[in-house]
Amino acid sequence: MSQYEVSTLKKGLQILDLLQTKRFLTLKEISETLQLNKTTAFRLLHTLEDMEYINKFENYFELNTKKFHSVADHDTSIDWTTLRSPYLLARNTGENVYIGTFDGSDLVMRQVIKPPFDEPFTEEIGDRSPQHYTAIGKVILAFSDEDQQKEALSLLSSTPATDHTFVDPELLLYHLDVIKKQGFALDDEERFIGLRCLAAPVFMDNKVIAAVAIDGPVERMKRSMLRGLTNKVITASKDITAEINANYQI
Amino acid sequence: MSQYEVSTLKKGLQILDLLQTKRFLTLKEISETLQLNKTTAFRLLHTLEDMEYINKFENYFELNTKKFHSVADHDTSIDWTTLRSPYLLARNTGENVYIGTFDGSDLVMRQVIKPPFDEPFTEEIGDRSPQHYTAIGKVILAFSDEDQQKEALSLLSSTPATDHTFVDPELLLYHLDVIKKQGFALDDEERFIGLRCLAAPVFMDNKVIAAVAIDGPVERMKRSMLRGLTNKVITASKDITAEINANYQI
DNA sequence: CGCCAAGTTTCAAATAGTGAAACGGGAAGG
DNA sequence: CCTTCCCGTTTCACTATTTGAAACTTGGCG
Repeated sequence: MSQYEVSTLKKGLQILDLLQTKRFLTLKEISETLQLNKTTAFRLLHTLEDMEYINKFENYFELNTKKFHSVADHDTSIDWTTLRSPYLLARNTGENVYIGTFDGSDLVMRQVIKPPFDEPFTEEIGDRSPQHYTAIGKVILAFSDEDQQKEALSLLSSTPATDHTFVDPELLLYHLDVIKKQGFALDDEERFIGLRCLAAPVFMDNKVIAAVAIDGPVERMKRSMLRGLTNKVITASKDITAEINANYQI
Repeated sequence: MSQYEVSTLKKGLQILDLLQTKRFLTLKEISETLQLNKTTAFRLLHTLEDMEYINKFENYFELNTKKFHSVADHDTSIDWTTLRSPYLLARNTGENVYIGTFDGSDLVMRQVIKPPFDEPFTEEIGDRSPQHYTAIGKVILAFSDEDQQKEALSLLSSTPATDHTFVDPELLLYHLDVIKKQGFALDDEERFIGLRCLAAPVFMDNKVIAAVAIDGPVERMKRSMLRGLTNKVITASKDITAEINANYQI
């Protein structure tokens, strides 16, 4: 401990440091991580909020990005790892969350969230797979324009067939039509036995640009739970769309 | 005063707030501005520095931009208003400081610093004038390649002559040659009667991209002081070049 | 409906923060 | 070159703030 150290200020700054690595945390999580009394943590958070260094929403605390980044720093390249809504989806469902976008003929993971759902799971961000391979890819295709769908079909014949993969273009188009009508895609053990995946589209300027998905083992994602989980994924896809359109206007 | 407020943390955050508007300040300036005891300010600054929210250099304190901006946030568009060296030049000389760059046929002010030399003087940033009109423009031209010099000369005949302005292309070229040899440009009451201006070039990748200048009334910038001031401007131009090349690598 | 956990409020005790005074160093002026 | 002044740093004693336990409130889950 330095001779001139002000330990109260140091504790406050330690909270700021922590929130620079975790997207948002509860009072309890912060007090436990930093080994602070919960009343102490409560007061420090209250002061950080008053001074606009952090925001409180629901019972979570997050950094105030306006304080930490210039207002003029508007960047149209979306930072998928800092969006709040996917982390909320992960905490609300207890399942892994993914966001993918197309890049050429590939589907690219832009965000992956796994327990404890407070920071990006960077090991899988950037991973690539064929577009039509997963629920994420299919939901983006379902909401894409016809040209993009045709292009995807033309790629189909050149991609090796694998287990549980659509290879019939007519069947794929039919499936995409169903996905578009119902507003989401469900992989019911199609990619991996024992694993379910639910995906919904994310829009910008009325164009689909990404999809958000959760996955989990069939033991947790029982058929009886699918309706509730589907609603949560669709709500999250709308929240993400709103968050992007609020923060990334051109 | 809020019921749960932690006043010690608040004071520390007020220092951070202040340093978000002033490029750097002394202990005395901070304690006076925030009406803190200098010993209190001393301890708070010490803790902010230990926690890497601020840096201390010479007897100044500045925000640690690494803490406040993502490391990945590398932007090749130079933010002239946040460079440290021009503010140091202003404080060391007590004179106004300017940085200008060319934009087409114009000279544009990218940074202007006036008393109390702690934040940009935004009223004049963005101002435009013909390239060859000032010491800044001339020093950039002097270090530019021949194509750019020829283009400037071709513009000369289309610009109305004004007081104290070179209009003879041969004379201008001769003058540019002198500037290049001595490494700086001096306006000795050429733009305005009673005002002197010293400018030196700023480089990136061995190309001149800007010039830094000071100006002041002849009462303060006496002939006998010009050598010392010239050295300070040249040193600053090198410091700015180094700062840019350190922070804005492509 | 009851229980549990997290967040919030209150109060008393303890500790850290505070500020004055003194010291040291550097710069400026005579 | 010496003296003075100012800013930053160090020290010490006092005070005000911080702290944490206990109690209360609220919401969610079984």
